[in-house]
Amino acid sequence: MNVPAPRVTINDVAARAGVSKGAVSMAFNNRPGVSAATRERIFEVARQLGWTPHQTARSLAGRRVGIVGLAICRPARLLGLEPFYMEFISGIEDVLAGRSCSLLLRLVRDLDEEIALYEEWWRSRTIGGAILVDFHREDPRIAPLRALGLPAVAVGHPSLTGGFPSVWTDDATAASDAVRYLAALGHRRIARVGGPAGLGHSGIRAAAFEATMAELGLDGRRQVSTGFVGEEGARATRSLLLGPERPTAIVYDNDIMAVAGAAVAAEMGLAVPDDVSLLAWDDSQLCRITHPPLSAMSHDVHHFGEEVARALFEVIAGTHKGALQVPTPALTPRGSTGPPRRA
Amino acid sequence: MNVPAPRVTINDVAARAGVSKGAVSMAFNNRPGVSAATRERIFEVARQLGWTPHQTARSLAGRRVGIVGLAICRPARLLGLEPFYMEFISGIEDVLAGRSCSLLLRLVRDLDEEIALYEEWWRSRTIGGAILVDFHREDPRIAPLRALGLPAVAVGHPSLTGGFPSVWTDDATAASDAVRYLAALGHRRIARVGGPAGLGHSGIRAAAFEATMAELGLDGRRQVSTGFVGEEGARATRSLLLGPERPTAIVYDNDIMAVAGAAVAAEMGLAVPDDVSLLAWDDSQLCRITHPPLSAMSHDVHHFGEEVARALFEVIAGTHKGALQVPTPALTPRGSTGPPRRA
DNA sequence: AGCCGTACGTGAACCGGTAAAGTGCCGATT
DNA sequence: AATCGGCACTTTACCGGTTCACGTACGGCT
Repeated sequence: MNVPAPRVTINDVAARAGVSKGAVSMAFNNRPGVSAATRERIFEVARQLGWTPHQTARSLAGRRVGIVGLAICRPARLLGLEPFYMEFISGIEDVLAGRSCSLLLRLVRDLDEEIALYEEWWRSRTIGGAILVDFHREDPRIAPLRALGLPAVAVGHPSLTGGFPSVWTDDATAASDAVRYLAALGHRRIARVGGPAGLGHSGIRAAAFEATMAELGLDGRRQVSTGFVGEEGARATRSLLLGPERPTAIVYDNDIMAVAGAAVAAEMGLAVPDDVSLLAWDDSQLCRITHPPLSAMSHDVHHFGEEVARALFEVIAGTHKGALQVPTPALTPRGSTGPPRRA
Repeated sequence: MNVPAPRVTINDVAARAGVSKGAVSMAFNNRPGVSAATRERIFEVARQLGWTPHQTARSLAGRRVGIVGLAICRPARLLGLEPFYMEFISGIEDVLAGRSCSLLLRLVRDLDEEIALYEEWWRSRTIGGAILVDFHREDPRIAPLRALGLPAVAVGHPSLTGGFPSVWTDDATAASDAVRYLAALGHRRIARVGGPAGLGHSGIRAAAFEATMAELGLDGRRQVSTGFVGEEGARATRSLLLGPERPTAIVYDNDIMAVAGAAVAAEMGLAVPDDVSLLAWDDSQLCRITHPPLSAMSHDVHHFGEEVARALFEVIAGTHKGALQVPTPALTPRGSTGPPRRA
């Protein structure tokens, strides 16, 4: 990409302000070595000339990169992202913007591609750090990315993230809370529509679900794994509702599958929540636009993103403490959960 | 952000391959001046050393930037993006990745912030070009961004984009098609839930809607403007369905509002499509997971994104021809549209 | 007066590449 | 035999900042 315009550089500013470019640099990085008066004059000249430090040159000289990489792995080409990610990204952005950094986003098709991308980004010094999401059990990214020495923050339970500094939310407790809530309403046949079996947080929720069900003396085997896509949520719901001993409540692993589940219930002529209660995860606007609105295990995803970004800066600065927990998703009851019809 | 690892540079590769760094540079930019044998040796050494050209240095020296900026303007903090954008972005990414370029994404709160961001990005040479979306009538971004000289591609009808090279889809024809389709089914009271009044493509659709309705001898004044958010789509639908002379069909400006509209119909006990037909715009997985599934004016948003990215490269190369039209959204009938109950 | 410490700046050496001009060699042309 | 063009590199000058060793002037202390 060619740059057409005549550039104004630090030299122009320095010349016009009657100082050396070193002085301009110091002024713009607010560090000692220039008097307040000179500093002010430099700023004034820069403003007049419309000069902003050249990010690229700055990165090169300062060996720092103001760009953070985020690769999201989506299997299919046309898939689109869950609302979760958009809020998550907007949280990250908020923090990055405050430090004049930017987010480099890429959708990849599989983990190998993701690994290759991070290697490329890091080796070519395109990014200064990365945010790793969607950890799997025995995640194949861990070894190669650690070897790379890429500063990164992992989103996920420390048990999954293979030593990467992590930010996580207590999915086990939340899943348990969800089950207890439904049980307290009188439900005994509770099902769960989860994400892919290998995916870490889905696994954690699945285990917690089963454990809590057992603890309550209930059968915790009504669990289905899906690919997080709406259609699969619909299919899973359909098979659960058509199966023997129909569940009276279903917990979903995200909101889009819950919406799809609500549609399936409607299609089957089942009333929500009388015939079946539905509980979503990752509360987004989707949950509020269905009828009835979906109860959800909601957490502040925006804030989650902010914390992740902050953690990454700490990692880069070498001051991160290991793992950071953000608040556990809390139940937000809306119209889609209630006591079963004849409890 | 500090770089911890000891870096391997072009000099190391050059030394180890027994050539000058100029030769390495030529080899890696595949240009003439090095023999096939030497070239091969250089590649081999680079591979052994795990060297990739330093993007930052390359940008600085070559005065080219491999990063494309995209700012999306969302009013509220927690809003999240429509599915449209995610597909659009994935289309852009596909093309960028093929040229080792990346997308810099930022969510901004208003157009002034967007203008400031682009100025900052361009002046600091963070980006080599930009993609401009969501044009308004008399868009305030046009003048300042043109003055900047920032290479950019606008997404929107040429009448809106103020001379920026643009990629657009024929919303007027599509809106007209939608009306004709519903009218052919027997609908006479057709309403439309559009985006913000000032937004260019909403305006175009609104005008085409009204014109086509008039042409068919129908009343085209049942139009509501919203902010594209689900809740607002729900509110608009409610007011339409509760108003006098209830419409028998509603066209929405995106899919999330249509989903919300479907929920409102359910909430009011209206059957879809018997009591009211619903037609979405921007077909995403959301349209397939409701019950009944939503008919939509669908276009290949992924492909749209690809074309936009390609156009941007042409603009940067100085070879763009002005405006590029991508296929008109086509009606995809599903379960949410049908003849009115007693036509 | 002589010495020192400090605040303010300067100048040059990088950072890791690219690009354009320069060099040496070789076969072909005149 | 002298000239020339072209290839295959090498050399050198940047790109636009940051960093740091090194002046310089000034005030305070003895």
